[in-house]
Amino acid sequence: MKISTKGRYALRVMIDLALHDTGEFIALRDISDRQGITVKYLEQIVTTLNKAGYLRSMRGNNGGHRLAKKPEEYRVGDILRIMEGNLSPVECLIGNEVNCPKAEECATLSFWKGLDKVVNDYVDQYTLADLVDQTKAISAYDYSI
Amino acid sequence: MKISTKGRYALRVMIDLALHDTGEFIALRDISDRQGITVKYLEQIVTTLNKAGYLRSMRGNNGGHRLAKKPEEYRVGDILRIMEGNLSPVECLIGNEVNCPKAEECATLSFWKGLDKVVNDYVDQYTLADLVDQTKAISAYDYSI
DNA sequence: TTTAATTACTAGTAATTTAGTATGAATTAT
DNA sequence: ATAATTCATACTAAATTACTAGTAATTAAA
Repeated sequence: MKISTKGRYALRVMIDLALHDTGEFIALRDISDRQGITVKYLEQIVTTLNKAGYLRSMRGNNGGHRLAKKPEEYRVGDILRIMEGNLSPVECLIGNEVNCPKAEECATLSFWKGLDKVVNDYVDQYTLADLVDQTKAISAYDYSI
Repeated sequence: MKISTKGRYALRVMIDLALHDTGEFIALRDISDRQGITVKYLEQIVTTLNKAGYLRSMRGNNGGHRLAKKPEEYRVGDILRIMEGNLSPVECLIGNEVNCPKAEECATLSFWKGLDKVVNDYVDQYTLADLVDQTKAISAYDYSI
């Protein structure tokens, strides 16, 4: 019942980009220094975020990444679902799809559906802006964390 | 973000034992036939349930297992937590323990705490009796599933 | 036009976890 | 005694996770 490092790190990357947003592109090297995640691993994470349209990226010297939208326009749930594939607690239930031949007879399915719903509803309550505000409140002037 | 087969199967075993409760011990062979889970794998599952005090077990000929309590006395969350270890979405947060040196500075921790809470609150809303009733409602007279 | 810095892409790998299987001992009713 | 069962321990194969490696493409600046 765990969120993987990809999902957790992706949130930290997005928060980092929001906190250090100057309109310029931010290199993975900078994020790596602040977050303690290797550039190589960050590449994988931002590639996924980029393909989802969540980032603007630029190659070459002075290249890097920046948010494609304002922090309040990202739902935390969307970021997590992109990174994790889905947040479903059971394989037989992905999104609103039910993938099980015995679904009609399955007594626990509705229980799992309910769990799936509370999880997704929770993560969709929050936007990136909420996490950014929380970071500012906690760390005051040190946005490295 | 998945519940493992141990957790899922344990619920099915408990439901099965509840549905077929006659006061007698029920052999794993019977549960295996009905649920399509090998006796050997069931052994692992019931051992955990037994050690948690959720089952009464008896060795030897005519031996087997039965529920230690009434179905309404088992919280589904307790069964899942016993089988999964915990239901926490992140390693740094197990139960009410926070295991991270940066916890004080961590902006996402309260977000994960909230997720942990909605998950545990949900699974603790239900008892085994709820799942049993659901099974009866769906399958009418065929309790094999 | 070269150079340095960066992302983009594809593949590989080591560690961990999951989902079982295997073997044999202990126990119990018949 | 025998057959049926749980109990205990160890083993294993497959999948997943969490990275690492190498190289190509792109861009700004010297």
